[in-house]
Amino acid sequence: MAEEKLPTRNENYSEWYNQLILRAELADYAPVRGCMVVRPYGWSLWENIQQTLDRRFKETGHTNAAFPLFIPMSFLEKEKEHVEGFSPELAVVTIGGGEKLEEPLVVRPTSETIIGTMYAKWIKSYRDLPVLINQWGNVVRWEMRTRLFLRTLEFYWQEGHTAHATAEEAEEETRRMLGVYTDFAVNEAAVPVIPGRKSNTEKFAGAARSYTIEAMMGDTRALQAGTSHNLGQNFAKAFEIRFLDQANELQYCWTTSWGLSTRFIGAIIMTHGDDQGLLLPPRLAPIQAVIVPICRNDAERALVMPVVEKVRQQLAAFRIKVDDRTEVTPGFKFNDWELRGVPLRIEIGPKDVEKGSVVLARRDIPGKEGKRFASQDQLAAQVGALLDEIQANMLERARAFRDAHIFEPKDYADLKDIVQNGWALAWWCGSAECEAHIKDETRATTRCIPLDQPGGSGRCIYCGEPASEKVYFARAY
RNA sequence: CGGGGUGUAGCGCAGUUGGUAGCGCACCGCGUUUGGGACGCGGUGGUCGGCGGUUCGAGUCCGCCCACCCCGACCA
Repeated sequence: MAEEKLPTRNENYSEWYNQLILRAELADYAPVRGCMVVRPYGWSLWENIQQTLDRRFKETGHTNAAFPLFIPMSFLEKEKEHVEGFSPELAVVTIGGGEKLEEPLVVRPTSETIIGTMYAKWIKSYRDLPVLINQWGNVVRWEMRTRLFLRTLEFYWQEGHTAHATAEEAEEETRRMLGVYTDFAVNEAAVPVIPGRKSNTEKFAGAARSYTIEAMMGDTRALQAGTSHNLGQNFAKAFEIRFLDQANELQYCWTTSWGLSTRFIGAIIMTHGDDQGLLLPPRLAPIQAVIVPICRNDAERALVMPVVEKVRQQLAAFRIKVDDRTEVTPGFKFNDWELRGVPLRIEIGPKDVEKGSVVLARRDIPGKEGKRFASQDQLAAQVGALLDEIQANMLERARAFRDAHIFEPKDYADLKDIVQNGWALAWWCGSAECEAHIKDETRATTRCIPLDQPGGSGRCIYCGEPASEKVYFARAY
């Protein structure tokens, strides 16, 4: 294959990230600037993310639907903050079928406006509420600087859009979905995110309140990994989403929207990857275990392959790949599958055939340490237990890394220092001025006001005024 | 949008004062190999990013354009 070694994370973190994606065949650069091709291995990972999220959406009462890719320009202009937030990054279609269009069409950057328009049409009565719809799709935002998965012109995501009769219900929904994202991140992806509220400057354009799950990457930078917005009545008023309540009075709805994108794949890569390559959480990995047969010649092959097949059948409940390539050596395959992040490797050679064993090699523990013999009997149970253990270990390790890089600054000088290589959890007065100063001086932004607050009060880390909440400051992607 | 860089085989690159387009990897064939990134031999593969100019002759010199990557400001 190409160059053998990946750059290490210490040498060049972003180069490590890019090359890892290309070499593991998660994605490739498309012929269009800023766009990516999600390759089958990467898409398969996304499908697993979709499945597990979609199940959670259904369990919380949502259904899927599909809205158009094109949105009339005038729709976006109806909500002031929204259009201000998004207009710099819109792709606009002005010609269709060779004719100049009467009204330009925006390629959706997000679908609040078109979905809001439809909700206005559909919702008449309190009996129609709540409306709980999710959409899986792609959106386009014309970003200046792009990076595979983290920020591409086109990306894939889901966007949930709901409408409610009361402010309380909308807030409850917003928080519920934040909880769904948190649960997904922690329990499926082993990414120990911190759920919290966005500051006013960081919130979604047009939202009353935005919530986020923030993840710490391997270089300690923060990544917004999913968001849930309480839109208040902003969009309902802009799009006339109204209903008659039980007292026969016309009321505006309270709406929410929430989304999680292919960016999350970037979060997985940068949370778990090491200098050997990718490490995928067993619950999401397209391949949970790879079987590598080891045989020197045809005679050994004839001996080993039937056992490989038998083992494969025993493990039918798992996502298994048999690497039966003959043109590369086992050593090559070991490195190859480690690069691709397969959590468990099963080696089967002549010695194993003789002893009725296999070798189980954990991806999360490199080298001999992670290797051990296992009996071919009860292999499914052993593999299941081991995958669970790997999943748990990955979460624990990521959490330990995160916690080791979170500090509570004593003063502003301390904060400046901390955000060079970690997150600072500090009292903040809530003013945009302090936030802006800190950003200018340190490049760190407020990531979130964690739901989990220490209580009490303190003094703003910047201005010293009274503060009632703590916030995370960090440099972010 | 500002700064930097690069365009030559699928990928990474070399190509001297202008003179028949080259190397490594990958790929194909044969043979030996195979429990931590094998090796030998033989092959396939090119509008040198584009357009124009100078010249007997341009990958190389000149001009214009395009694309992509990296670093900043902005963003999921």
